[in-house]
Amino acid sequence: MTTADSRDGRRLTARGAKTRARIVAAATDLMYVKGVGATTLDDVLAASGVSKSQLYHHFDGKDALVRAVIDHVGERVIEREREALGRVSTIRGLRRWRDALVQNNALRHGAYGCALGSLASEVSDHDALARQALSRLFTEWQGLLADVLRRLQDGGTLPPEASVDQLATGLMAALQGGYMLAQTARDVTPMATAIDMVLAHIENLSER
Amino acid sequence: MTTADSRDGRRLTARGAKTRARIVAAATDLMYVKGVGATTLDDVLAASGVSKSQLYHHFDGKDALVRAVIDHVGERVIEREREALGRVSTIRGLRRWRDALVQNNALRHGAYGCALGSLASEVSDHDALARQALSRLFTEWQGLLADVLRRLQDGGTLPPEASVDQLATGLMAALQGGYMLAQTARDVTPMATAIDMVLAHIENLSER
DNA sequence: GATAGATCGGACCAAGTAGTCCGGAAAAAC
DNA sequence: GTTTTTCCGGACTACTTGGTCCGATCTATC
Repeated sequence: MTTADSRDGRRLTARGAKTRARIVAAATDLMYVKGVGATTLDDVLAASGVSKSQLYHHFDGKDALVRAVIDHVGERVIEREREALGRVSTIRGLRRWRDALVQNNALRHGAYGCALGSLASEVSDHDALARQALSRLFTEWQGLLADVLRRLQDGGTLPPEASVDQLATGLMAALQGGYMLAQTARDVTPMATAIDMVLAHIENLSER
Repeated sequence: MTTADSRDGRRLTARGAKTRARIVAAATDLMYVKGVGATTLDDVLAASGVSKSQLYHHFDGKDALVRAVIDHVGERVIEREREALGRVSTIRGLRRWRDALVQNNALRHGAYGCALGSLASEVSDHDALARQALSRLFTEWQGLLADVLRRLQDGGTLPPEASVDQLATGLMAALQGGYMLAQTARDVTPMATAIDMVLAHIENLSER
């Protein structure tokens, strides 16, 4: 899966690549705090200090820009989670992962939710390509969680008959749902509670 | 908490009430399938067969209409859930509740998600009043779930030390997150899996 | 350094959108 | 039955927004 860094067969100079990156960065920030629909192209131009011709030089239109944003935040999130989860193999490690997410979200009183989740709910009934890209990203993220659970299983903490993939799905759902409830209530507590419950469930399975 | 059925001190004839209801009904449907941002006032007018002056006669503007839609779907959802959960006092009953939600969502391949959840993620960073209304609705819904768990507790199924409110929060988060994952993947499975996991957790707590 | 292609700023356009206004019909109030 | 208020259709406006276009400038390559 390669992101369309350069359109068609056109070459891309260092200067052009830099401009393109600035556009995506500005769009990412704006769409995160204002939402995709409320972010206009003029907003993006003003924030990135780039002219309109450049935006259309690098992207086919707003939909294409949104897809580039999805690729960009997807990459960042997966990178961050790979960093955070890559070596976790204990329930304590999962708890620390939880703490980091909760604290990070608490800084903004949960106001903006999960970067991927917000995009997903806003884009999925408008652009099929974007939806599929987000679906793949969720699957990848969930895979990282499943890997952790598998390591727990290999270490004997989690019994072999536990269905790791289903647990990962449940954890992911609780995380995303928690993000959303926190965003609506402007209070991270529900997010923390939801994750804690899944971790408690995993711990229960381990003690049996 | 009373919904603003009539603006200010103006009277509302039966005819006027009917027109108002038609507007809200059309807006509710459109915003559910197209999203709030993508639904224009002209869309609502065309779908309801009402003139623009009437829309502005009954509502201050789009934001006010959105709030009326939130009240409307909130009422419907709470009504439906009160119906579905009001007399549930066993885990089997909870399973049947789960089945109904999953089957209902499967009809549309999960394409539109939860009526309340979709509104929440689209509106919460734009209109504070709407966000608070949604927050209250989620709390009310969660209260219905907590009531069920309390009945489980009273019946001796769930131990007294189980924290019913936190379990209800976790269940709600899993439900909402499941809806979102299902919507993104166009597949209800993750929603079903997520709820099943919470129910399994509740069952585990009961067996200890 | 000449040439071709990439990059650039910004004016411009067409369509869509929220919101306003007014003359008249229906219905309630008395 | 008259008067007051609500209800109604739809034209109209002001503005935003996505998208186009063109002339000029930079940059890689030969």
